Amino acid sequence: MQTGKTVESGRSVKPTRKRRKMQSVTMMDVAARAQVSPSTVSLYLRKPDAVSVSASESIAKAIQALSYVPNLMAGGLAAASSRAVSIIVPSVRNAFFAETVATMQAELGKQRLQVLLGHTEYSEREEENLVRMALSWAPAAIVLTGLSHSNATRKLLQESRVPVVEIWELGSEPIEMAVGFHHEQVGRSAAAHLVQRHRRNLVFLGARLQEDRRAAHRAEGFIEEARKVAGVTAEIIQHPAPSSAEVGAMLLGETMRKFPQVDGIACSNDHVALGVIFECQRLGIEIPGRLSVVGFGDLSFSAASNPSLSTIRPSGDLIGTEAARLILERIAHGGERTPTIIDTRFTLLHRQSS
Amino acid sequence: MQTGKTVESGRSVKPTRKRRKMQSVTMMDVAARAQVSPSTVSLYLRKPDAVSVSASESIAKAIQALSYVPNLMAGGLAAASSRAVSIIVPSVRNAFFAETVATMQAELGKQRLQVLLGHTEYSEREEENLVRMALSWAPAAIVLTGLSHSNATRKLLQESRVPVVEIWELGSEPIEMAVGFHHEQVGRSAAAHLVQRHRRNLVFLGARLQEDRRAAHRAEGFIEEARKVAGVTAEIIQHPAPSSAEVGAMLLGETMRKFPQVDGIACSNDHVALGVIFECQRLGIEIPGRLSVVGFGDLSFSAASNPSLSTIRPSGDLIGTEAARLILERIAHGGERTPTIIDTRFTLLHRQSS
DNA sequence: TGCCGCAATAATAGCGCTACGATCAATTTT
DNA sequence: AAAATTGATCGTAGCGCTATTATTGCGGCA
Repeated sequence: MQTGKTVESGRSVKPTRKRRKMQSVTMMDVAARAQVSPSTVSLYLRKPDAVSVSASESIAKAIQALSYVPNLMAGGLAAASSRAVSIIVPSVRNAFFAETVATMQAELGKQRLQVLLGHTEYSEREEENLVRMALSWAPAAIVLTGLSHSNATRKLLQESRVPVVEIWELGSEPIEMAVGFHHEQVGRSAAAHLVQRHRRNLVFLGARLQEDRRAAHRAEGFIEEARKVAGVTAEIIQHPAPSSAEVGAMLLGETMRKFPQVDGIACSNDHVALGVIFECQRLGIEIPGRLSVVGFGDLSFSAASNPSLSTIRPSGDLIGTEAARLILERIAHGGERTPTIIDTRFTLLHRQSS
Repeated sequence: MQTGKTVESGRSVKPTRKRRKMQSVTMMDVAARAQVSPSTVSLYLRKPDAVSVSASESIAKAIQALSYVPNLMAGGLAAASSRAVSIIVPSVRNAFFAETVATMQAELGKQRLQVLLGHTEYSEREEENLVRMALSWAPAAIVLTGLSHSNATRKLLQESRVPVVEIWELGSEPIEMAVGFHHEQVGRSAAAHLVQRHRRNLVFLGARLQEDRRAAHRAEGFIEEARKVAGVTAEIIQHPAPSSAEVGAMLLGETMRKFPQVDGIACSNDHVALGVIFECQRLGIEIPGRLSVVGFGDLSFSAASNPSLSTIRPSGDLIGTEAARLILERIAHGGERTPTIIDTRFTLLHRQSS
C-alpha cells in the first residue's frame, strides 16, 4: 500500500512538502456524492432556482447525508464580501440598544446574516477601532449608533464600499443611510407637554450628558422649547454617572435644594425617572399633584410604576426592523451608496405621573 | 497607451480570461513597501516578538502609510480558525445576558477577537440553527447559555474541535467548560432568608417558568428548602408572560386572593419584585412589615427603590470575564477539550424589603 | 438541414492569507 | 577548524469557495 505521495515517477522524488488542516466535509465531497460538479453545488446554495429539480434533489440529499456545513470564510473570501453585519452600539447594557440589536439579529438572521457586535462605551476612539476590525471582515453592512464619529472613522467607511446605516439619531448629514428620530424634538415634546399641564418651573435631569450626546440634545430641545413660553423657567441638573434610579434620586434631591419651586421634571430616561418617583415617595412629594414627571424610553417598568410614568417611547424595535430592511434591500440591489433617511418618530405616553 | 492586457508576447494572444475582485491593499503590498517577504509581515502581525526590531519598524511604517486592513477571512481560511467568538444567549433584551455579553465583548476585544451574537429566544431549535451558522465561521470558541441543548446541538459541538463554554448555569454535565452558579441554590437561599426573617407562608412568583428553566430551578430550590422547615408553607404562582413589573403586580394580586395569609415572597427576578413593590403601595400592603420581598438580579434600580429591594446578585459580569478568560487560555494553549467548571456564586443582599 | 439561442452544468483561476518547511547568516559548541 | 545550534527570514502550496467563461444538449426556426 502506498501513501500516494510519490506515485508520479521514479525520477525526482517529490519531497512530500506540505500538508494542511481542513474541514471534514467540503463542497467537493457533496458534489461527488450528488454526482454533480462543485460549481453546481455552489450555485444551488446561492441561487437554488438556477439549478434543475433533479440536481437540486440529489444535492440536498447529499448535504443532508454528509451533514455538510459550508465554510463561510472561504465563501466570503471568494466573493469578497461576507454574510456578517457589524453592529456597533455604545453598549447593549443599555436597554434601548439591546432592543434594537435583538430585533436586527432576528431580522437579519432570517436571511442567514450574522451579527458582529461591538461596544464603543461612548468613545469615538473605540468606535474607530471597532470599525477597523469590522472592515477586516468585509461585512455585508456596518451599523453605527448616532451621527457623530471621528474623521478617521468617516473616512474609512467612505472609502470602503460597505453599506452603512446610522441608527438612533437624525439631524445632521448621515454617511449613507440613517434610521432614527430627532432627539431635540423629544425634549421639545416633553417641555410642551409639561407646559400644557400648567407647569411653569421646569427642570431637566440629565445623566452623563457629556458622553451621551443624544441625551444632551434632548436636554437642549427641552430647555429651548420651555423658554419660548413666557413665565416658564427651565434648568438642567446633571450628574456625570450613567443614568440609573440612584442618580435620579440624587438629582431630585439636588433639584429640590436648588429649585424648590420646581413643578415639572423631564428625565434623561426612565431609569432616572424611576429614581425620582421613589425619592418623591420618600420625601412625601406628591406626583403629579406637586410635581409632574416625564421620562424617556418607556422601559418595561414604566407603565407599572406608582404612579405610572408618563414617558416618550422611541420604538427601538422599529429602528431595528427598518435598519435591517434597508440593509437587506441594499444588498439585494447591491448597488452604490443610496442616501436614505427614515424617521421612526416617537410617541408621548401620557400616564399618571404628569 | 496600452491597457496592459497582452504585453506578454506577440505569439499567442492570451484571451484575457479571468478577472477578480479584490481588496485595495494586501499584505503583499505592505511587504513590498517594507522590503520584506509577505511571510514576515504575516509573522509580524501574529507574533510580533519573532520579528527583528528593524523589520518590525519598517513593516509598521508600511502598514501605517498604506492604511492596510488585514483580511480576516483570508486569514481564517488559511489558519482553519477565525478570530470570532460566537455568543448565543436567549436574548440581550434580558439585562443579565446583556451584562455578560458586554463584558465578554470588552475582554475578548482586547485580544482582537470579535463577537458573533445570536438569540435563541429560549428555543432549542433556534439554538441549533445558530450553532450551525456559528460553526460555518470556524469560530475560536462558542459560548452557549445554560446546560440543556438539543441532542443535535450537542453532537455538532462535540464533533467540532471548537472550544465550548456554557454560561449562567451549573448542575449537570457541561459539554466542555462551564461558568455559572447553581440556580436551585439561589432559591434555597431566598427561602432560608425569608424563614430567618420569621416568615412562614411563602410564595414564589414566577414568570415564563416553562421556557426559562433556570428560573424554574430557582423556584424548585425555593419550595424544597422552605418545606423542609416545620410550619412553613410554600407555593408557586406563575404567569406565562416574560418577567416584567406588570406581571409582578398581576401575580401579587393573584397571590393575595389565593393565599391572603402570605408573608414572604421571592420573585423570578427584580422586575417582578419591582411590580410587587408598586402593587403593594397601591394596595396599602406594608413592606416588610406585612410582607417580605426578595428579588433576583440586583438590577440597576433595586438599591434605589422604596423600600430598597433585598435581592440575590448573580454577577453577570464575573461570568463574562471568567468565560472570556477560559476562552483566551484555551486558545493560547490551543489544546484538547479541557473540562473546567467555574462557580461564580451569588450574594444575597439584605435590604429594606425583607 | 443546419444554425442559433437558451438552459443547465462544468472547468478553472484565483480571493488574501498562514503554516510548513527551507534557507542563510551569526554564533556557540566540540 | 568543523560541526551543531540558533534566530530571522523567505518561498510556496494550499485553505474551500465563488465568479467567470466554456461547454453541452436540445428544441425552434429560417
